[in-house]
Amino acid sequence: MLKIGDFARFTDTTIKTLHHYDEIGLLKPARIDSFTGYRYYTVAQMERMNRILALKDLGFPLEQITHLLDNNLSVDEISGMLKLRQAELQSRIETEQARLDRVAARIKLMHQEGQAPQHEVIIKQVEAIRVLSTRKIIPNQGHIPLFFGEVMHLLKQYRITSNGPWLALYHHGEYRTFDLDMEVAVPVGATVTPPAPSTTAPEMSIRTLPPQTVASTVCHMESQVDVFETYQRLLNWIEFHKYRISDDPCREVYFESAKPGEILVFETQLVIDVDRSLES
Amino acid sequence: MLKIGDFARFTDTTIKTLHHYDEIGLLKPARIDSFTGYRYYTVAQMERMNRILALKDLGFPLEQITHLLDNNLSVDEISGMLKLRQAELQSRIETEQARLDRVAARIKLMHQEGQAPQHEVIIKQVEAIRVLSTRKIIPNQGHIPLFFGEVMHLLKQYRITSNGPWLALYHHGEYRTFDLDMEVAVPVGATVTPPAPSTTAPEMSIRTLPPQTVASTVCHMESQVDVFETYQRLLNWIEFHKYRISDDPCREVYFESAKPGEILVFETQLVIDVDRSLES
DNA sequence: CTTGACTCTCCGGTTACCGGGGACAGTAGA
DNA sequence: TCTACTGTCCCCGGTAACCGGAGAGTCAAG
Repeated sequence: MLKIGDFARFTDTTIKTLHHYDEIGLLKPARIDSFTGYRYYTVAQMERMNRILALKDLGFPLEQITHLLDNNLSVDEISGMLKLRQAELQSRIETEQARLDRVAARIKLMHQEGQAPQHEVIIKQVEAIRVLSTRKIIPNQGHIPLFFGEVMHLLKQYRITSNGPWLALYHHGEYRTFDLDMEVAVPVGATVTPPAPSTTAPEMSIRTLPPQTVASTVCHMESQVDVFETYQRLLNWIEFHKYRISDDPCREVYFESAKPGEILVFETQLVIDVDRSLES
Repeated sequence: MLKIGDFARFTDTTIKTLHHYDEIGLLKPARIDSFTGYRYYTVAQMERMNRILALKDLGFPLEQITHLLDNNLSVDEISGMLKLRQAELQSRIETEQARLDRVAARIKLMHQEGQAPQHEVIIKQVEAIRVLSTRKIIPNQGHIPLFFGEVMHLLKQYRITSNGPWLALYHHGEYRTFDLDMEVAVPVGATVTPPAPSTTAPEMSIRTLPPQTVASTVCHMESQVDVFETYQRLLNWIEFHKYRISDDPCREVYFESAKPGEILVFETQLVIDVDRSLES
């Protein structure tokens, strides 16, 4: 009979660990003195302990180890668990490697720009949004506010209230300053129906923007120049991180759109091609 | 002003997360209604949130993110933290990769043996031990009990009590059954001194066994054959796992040595060369 | 008998949140 | 205006595998 301290020394663990294993029923002492509560282990228990340590070393959670040891499993079952573990470890390594790559990319990018990025780019999922939208080609950027104004006027007329920040989608492939193929989209509730077509107002229809994975960055609108720069940096970032841009239109989300003329912050979203797994 | 739910939606997180960040002071709402307790955020806070998400994505703990964002650091400091993060990730990947290799080795080994290993091999550290020891060459394995008997007798004579399980160290390089260069070592307390040399008893001296890294396995002594097999499996395991055996003598630890003639369980330890880093 | 070393239980903490309960708050339709 | 329904609040407990410490009781040696 070994006292807990000796048992811990011989198996190269700690008393705390043995307490813990006792508590969760993974390794109960051979005998517990009912008066003093002292735990006593036999040398034979070292075998079980070693098994526990070996499995723990492979990264199995204690609960699974308990299961593994207590119901003596067939070779196939054990083999299956090991292969599962293998796959899990593999995927963990991959995500960590990807993380490491991102860190490296950031270091390089910071080195190149000579400063910390002031506008973070983040990858995120955007949900599907039911919108009332209209699309047309406008000659240049100066017409953007006018386009918004038209839509706003129309909505006011029909007493339609938006459900969230307005969006703009640009259907032309790359950044340009003229002949913009622009869609203005206003999030609305499920009950809203499109206004009747008229000759004086743009024709609007209901559609649901698909959920997507985007690389996004948010910036304050201070000058028009910023917009171009924002796109530049966003594209640069995407290239650095080896993402691929999809064909879907890029999106701009205007926060505080409720107060017209007072757009302060907007978010630029480039849709990311997420199906790289298919061709790698 | 955004309600917490909207802010969460826009930044692709959850209300719980925002609660948490508020609590730890990482991102406090711009305003909290003092009557209702409702949290209100500004769109401008999305920038900070994005920064948080970006750093989190690199694996920084929230505490460090708080530090990073609140004390605006120099480029060098940030660069330093990133490189540290890089190193940390690198080492984590390496340990996980090693773990993966161990899992793979175990799968292969199990496949080869056609069954789960019944005696686990584990790598562990053994501490330094102060022992009273004597060493001699004995003709064959049959003399092992006699050797032990001599030592036991001597200790009884001098009323020396051991401090832990007895050890045997085999100084010849590989497993053999004759001309064993054997050292019997008895752990003793710091106050014990060696008995005076005599012609009838082996000469014993105090020394301290060095702390070491060993591959060990424990088994029940049932037949002599087991011992050889144990060594075989141990060596096989070590080869499979690509460890290297050092020149130090291999060790056997005898548990329950207090009751002579009743050795039930012993542990075989092969010292592992841990300085692979020097030559890799 | 007295040290000093060991061991016990219980409690709290680690990380980054999640889930749920019970109680209000705000909003939209009837 | 009443009534659903949804949104939000706080608090408590849980996650995994323990560690650290407090305060009390035990054991072995001198």
